[in-house]
Amino acid sequence: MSMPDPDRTPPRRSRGRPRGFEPHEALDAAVRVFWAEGYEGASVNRLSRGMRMPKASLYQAFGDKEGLFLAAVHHYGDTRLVPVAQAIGPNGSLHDDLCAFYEAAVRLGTADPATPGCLISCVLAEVAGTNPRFRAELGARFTALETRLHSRLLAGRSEVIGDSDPAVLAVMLASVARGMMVRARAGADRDMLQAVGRATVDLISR
Amino acid sequence: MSMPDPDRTPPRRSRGRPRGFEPHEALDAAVRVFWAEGYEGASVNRLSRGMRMPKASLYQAFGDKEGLFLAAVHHYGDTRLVPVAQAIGPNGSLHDDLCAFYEAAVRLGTADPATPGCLISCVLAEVAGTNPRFRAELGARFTALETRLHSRLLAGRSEVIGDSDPAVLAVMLASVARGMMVRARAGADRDMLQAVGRATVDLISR
DNA sequence: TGATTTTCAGAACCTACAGTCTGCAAATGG
DNA sequence: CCATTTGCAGACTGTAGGTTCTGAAAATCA
Repeated sequence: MSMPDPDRTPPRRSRGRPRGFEPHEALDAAVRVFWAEGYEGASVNRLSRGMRMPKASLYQAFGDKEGLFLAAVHHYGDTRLVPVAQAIGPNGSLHDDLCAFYEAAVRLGTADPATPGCLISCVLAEVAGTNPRFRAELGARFTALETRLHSRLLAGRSEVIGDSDPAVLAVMLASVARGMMVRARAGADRDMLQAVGRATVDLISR
Repeated sequence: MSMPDPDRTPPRRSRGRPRGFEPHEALDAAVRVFWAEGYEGASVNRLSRGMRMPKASLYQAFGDKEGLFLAAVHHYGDTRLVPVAQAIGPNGSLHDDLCAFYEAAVRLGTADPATPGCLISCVLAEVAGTNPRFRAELGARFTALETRLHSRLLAGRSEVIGDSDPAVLAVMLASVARGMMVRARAGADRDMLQAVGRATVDLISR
């Protein structure tokens, strides 16, 4: 919980023995381990090793495994998802922005064969089945993307083909993205997924 | 592995003590437990209790937990997915068939709050991250749905709006379905998801 | 230097897990 | 009625899980 902000280095070294791990890289490693192996599949020992962070420090920083996972999800959002969401814009035309969005999403889901798909749609979604905290987190993240897409559609409503409800269209566009992420988990051809993204955009704009 | 066929009752009771569980219901219970709690989240003791099947019989029938999970996935496919796939038809117009497909999918993913989403897209997808057997199973199931949708699009190609590649369109339609299932895992409004299905169909046909 | 603070390494703890074994129960066949 | 077959309940096993603890290590401060 009290993981020091990796961006703001303290002006003067604090007292006590200095830590031997990099907070930012540690969280990033946790993201990769959870992403590849799932929540239950990733043991704390495995995480501790991957993060190069002693178990004692890990528990002091995050409380428990659940806290670590939630922190990893946030880090994943900040480092992986924010760029994808930013592609939505508005940056250029609606068509171009949505293409950029899908392109970024597909790249994310197929970048590393060790971490296929999306941490949110594939891993968080599974454990959301019974854990209410995880389910709330999942719902919030899903709603946030849909809201963002909805705003973008409203901003470019003149470029939308047809007369579908923009709110429904937003959920549909988000569903395509998530479906592609899940598809990538089984090892899908990246070019095929990119084509799916373009085809989707072509259906609703231009 | 040697689970007796629940459909073909043996003509004469075999020797030995008769089993005290219903094979069909046992597998169905396993489906629900895995569906709700995930693969790692469902312990064998929990499964044994839910299935009303002694652990010894369970191991004799399925070998190990992995075998039980795969059997549950197959049972889920036979009992839950086959009807959804059959809705694709061809039964009526392309538009109506696809609407029926999404309607059945959404009903499946939102029928029971204890088992939100889809066993394949939410649970099998997670464990497919590291387990090659599970990943192969996931890939096969995904490809099967896409192939079926592709065939349906080819059969009704005159009803398709636009000039998208039917193969790409098929993957896109499947992605929407999977994305909606994952969305349902966070507890989505059923009517909203139904609207998403209709909107998707309206984009490509009519 | 010594007191203090923080981190670290790894042992220790208890629980829960997947999987096995043993002995009894309940049926059939002769 | 006894042998045989099959299934069952639950104890058992060994391992791995998450979490805590202890004492040493490494830094600062006075």
